[in-house]
Amino acid sequence: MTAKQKPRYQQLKDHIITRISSGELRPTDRVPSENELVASMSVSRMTANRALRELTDEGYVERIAGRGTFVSDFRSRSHVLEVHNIADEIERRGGVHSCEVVRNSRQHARGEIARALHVDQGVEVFHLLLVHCEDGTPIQVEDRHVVADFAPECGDQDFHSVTPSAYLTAISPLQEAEQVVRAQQPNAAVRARLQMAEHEPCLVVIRRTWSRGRPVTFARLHHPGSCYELTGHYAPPGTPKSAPADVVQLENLQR
Amino acid sequence: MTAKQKPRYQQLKDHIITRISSGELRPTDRVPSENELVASMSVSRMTANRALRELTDEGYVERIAGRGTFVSDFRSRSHVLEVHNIADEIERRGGVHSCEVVRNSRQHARGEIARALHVDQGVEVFHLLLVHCEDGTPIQVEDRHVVADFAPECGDQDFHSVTPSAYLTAISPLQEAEQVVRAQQPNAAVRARLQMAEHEPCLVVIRRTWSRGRPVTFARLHHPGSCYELTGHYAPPGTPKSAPADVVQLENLQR
DNA sequence: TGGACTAGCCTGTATATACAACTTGGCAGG
DNA sequence: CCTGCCAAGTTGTATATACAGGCTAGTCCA
Repeated sequence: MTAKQKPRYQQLKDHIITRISSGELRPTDRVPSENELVASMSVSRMTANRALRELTDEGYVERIAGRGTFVSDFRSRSHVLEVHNIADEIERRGGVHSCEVVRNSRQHARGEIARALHVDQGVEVFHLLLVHCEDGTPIQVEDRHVVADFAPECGDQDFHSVTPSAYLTAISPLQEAEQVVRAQQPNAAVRARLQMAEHEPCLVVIRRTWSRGRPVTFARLHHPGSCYELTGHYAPPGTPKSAPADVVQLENLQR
Repeated sequence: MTAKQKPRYQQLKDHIITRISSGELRPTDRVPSENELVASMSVSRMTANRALRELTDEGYVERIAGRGTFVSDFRSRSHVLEVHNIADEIERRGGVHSCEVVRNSRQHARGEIARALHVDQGVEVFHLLLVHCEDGTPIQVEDRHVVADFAPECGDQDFHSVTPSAYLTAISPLQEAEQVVRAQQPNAAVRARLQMAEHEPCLVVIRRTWSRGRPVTFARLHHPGSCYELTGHYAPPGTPKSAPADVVQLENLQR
């Protein structure tokens, strides 16, 4: 059965997405203008306009009247993906971020790590272990594995100034993320690093992200339950926010 | 300063959204066709098409070639909003959902509840307290307040078969949601209801939802950390999922 | 030298028109 | 009465055209 021909605006979108995903077009690069697409792809300007407009809505590109169309800096999409950078988060709250690098080593993926990253046993990965602090108080233990192929310079990075999350989104477009959130008792090592009281629970975020169709990194983030929470605000696009940043603060109830 | 005239497709969208939000157009109702909008609103068909197409992308309406355009059943949007119904969730896993209704009473909003729901002290609300079970094991304590105005029949509902979440999305379009996730030690009452071991943490979800621009309900959901987790998969629209439902299962590491 | 202006490109919007594909209901013929 | 077909209405797509408004670079003039 011959697949029905896709509409032309969709072909155009696919074509541009491919060029972005392959790395041929990188963030801030200029995308062909509507008129250039009219000439090179033999479509009408309205069709080119629709393709570029939808790519804008989907976050792939940004358009500036009078200047042109440019590949999005994927870092700015992190909000949509609800994937936050701990350093930005702290800064937004007005705190000071600091960070201790406990480990930054190259090793061979085994077991769970290999499965999570969809690589064979023994493939090289970087293993990072960082403790992030807000105003000197430890707030996150970041235990992260990165496929070495994707970030060969990882071992030379100074993660005190640029977090691994920021580094990774800078060198490769973040396309997909998967996240699991749990409440868990920390083990002794994590509890010590976070200076947590006995029996205080951890909020654990386990996150994998993909770039160019392959898993790039697998991170486990432990936070002290007493001073960290995840927030989210969901609204259909185009809706003016009813209550921006109006997060509920609560007493203990249900006694 | 006179606000710049909005583009006509946006005026059209606003007009239709208003009719939906006000309740004049209800889910499954037919929205005027493109040609009807051409006649009644004095726009070209392409402009009407753009307005309806964008409303489709934003989830307000659904379109069927040959039949027409219809107001979305907002229940189908709950996935996008990442707001899950515990009963559906359990059923999807193949489990059996049951539920004990501990309380369903009408009372006056005070303090935290009044603030969260943006109503004055003393305004009437329903207070629900339910324990949800999967295969007989308690998995969620739902402590929910609902503005009585919005759901006057709330007191008569039998929440054994239809969860409050399902009931509320059925009677009013869910437009906006805010969510906070925490890891917390449960108090004695919650721990008893969830049959949790001592020192086992809770995954707590605090959620407010809006309908027609006003807060409708405020819920605190406690789950045993040992048997409940939140998952999410984020991808830009139009991306084929690299690894659908490929959630990482993990051993304990970091010893 | 420096400032104002303009030509040329870009996006954003709006319209008129056209054809394809789908759905429904009614009608004609068996 | 039933079946098959067609007409009308609907969405989906594509094109050509037009004008408004933003941005930039280069030119011209004082």
